[in-house]
Amino acid sequence: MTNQAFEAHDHRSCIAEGVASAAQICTERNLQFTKTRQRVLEILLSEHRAMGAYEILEQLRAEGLGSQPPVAYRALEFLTKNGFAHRIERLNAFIACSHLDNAHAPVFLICRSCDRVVEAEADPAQGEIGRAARQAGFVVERAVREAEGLCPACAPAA
Amino acid sequence: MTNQAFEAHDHRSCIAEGVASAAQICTERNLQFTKTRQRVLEILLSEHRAMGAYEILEQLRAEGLGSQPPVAYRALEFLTKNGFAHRIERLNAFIACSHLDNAHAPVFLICRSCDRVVEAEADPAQGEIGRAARQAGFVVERAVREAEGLCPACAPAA
DNA sequence: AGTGCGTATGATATAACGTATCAACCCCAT
DNA sequence: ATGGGGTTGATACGTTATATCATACGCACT
Ligand SMILES: [Zn+2]
Ligand SMILES: [Zn+2]
Ligand SMILES: [Zn+2]
Ligand SMILES: [Zn+2]
Repeated sequence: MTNQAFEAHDHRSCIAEGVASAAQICTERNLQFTKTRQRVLEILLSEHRAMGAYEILEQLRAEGLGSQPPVAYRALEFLTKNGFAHRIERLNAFIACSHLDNAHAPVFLICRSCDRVVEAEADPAQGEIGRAARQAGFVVERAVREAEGLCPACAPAA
Repeated sequence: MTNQAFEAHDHRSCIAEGVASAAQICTERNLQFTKTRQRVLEILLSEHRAMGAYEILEQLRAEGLGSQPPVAYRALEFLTKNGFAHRIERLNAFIACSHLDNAHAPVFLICRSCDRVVEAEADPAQGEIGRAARQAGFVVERAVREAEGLCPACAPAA
């Protein structure tokens, strides 16, 4: 999957499946999948890239779903807290989760040329952060792992 | 070193040595270690924690070294570009490098309780990001690796 | 029905972070 | 000396994020 992730793909199913999964999970966990929250997830899924909060807010505003920053930030907080979306620290932006099914610790690959972002998974206990934390006696609660560079499509051009 | 990094330590030498190393490196590389740049590095070294650009700017302003955001951002850009300081994406903040001697790919451990930040080192080719990138055919130019959690001093209290 | 509680929204303002731009200045090398 | 590169000063602006207070709604308990 990861090695296909930068490739084009049929995208309608992304949105439909993503929203359906999220809705089901919300039901299971007694979370309120409100209109705004769902719409923000749909926007993230349909753009299929990292989006800034104000970019999302613009769409919401155009649809009459809210016009003030907290509207977007509240929805995004809900989505990220519950694993439906992730925050990309490097970009101050948000992206829909592409592994909604399972609990996971994402790694992001960010192409600086085409701006596409791919989400991979990796055990945080393994790898550099886990090792450094164990050495320091540090308890990791959240790991940010983001690589910036060139995707397979953009690397040859450079 | 890493396992001592959260511990108290004599701190005057941190500042003196850090500035001296940076000055020497600048000489070697024909970089201009101007007053503002040096002072910002000193501030970062003396606070020994991640600081926001505006927090640094406040100090500069108090000392008559500049009062507008670009002053701080320029100095920080110089320091980060040349490896004397690092940007912590998770905090939108900056910290003096604690491994000035060698080229390195830092990993940061950020305590959410006491706000201390420790810099460890690790080969980026190893570990999760490198693996994910190779699988995806992605060329990594910069890797952000930041763990948020509790340091050894704060973990027991929690 | 009435009360209290928790969650979600609405709305305004402000904080925090970061950049664009342009003119002035300084150093120093051709 | 002069011209170009890097540095600085200064103003303005753009972007991202949060604080705060008020309101609405569903739900449980009495
Ligand atoms: Zn898709
Ligand atoms: Zn690309
Ligand atoms: Zn120190
Ligand atoms: Zn701590």
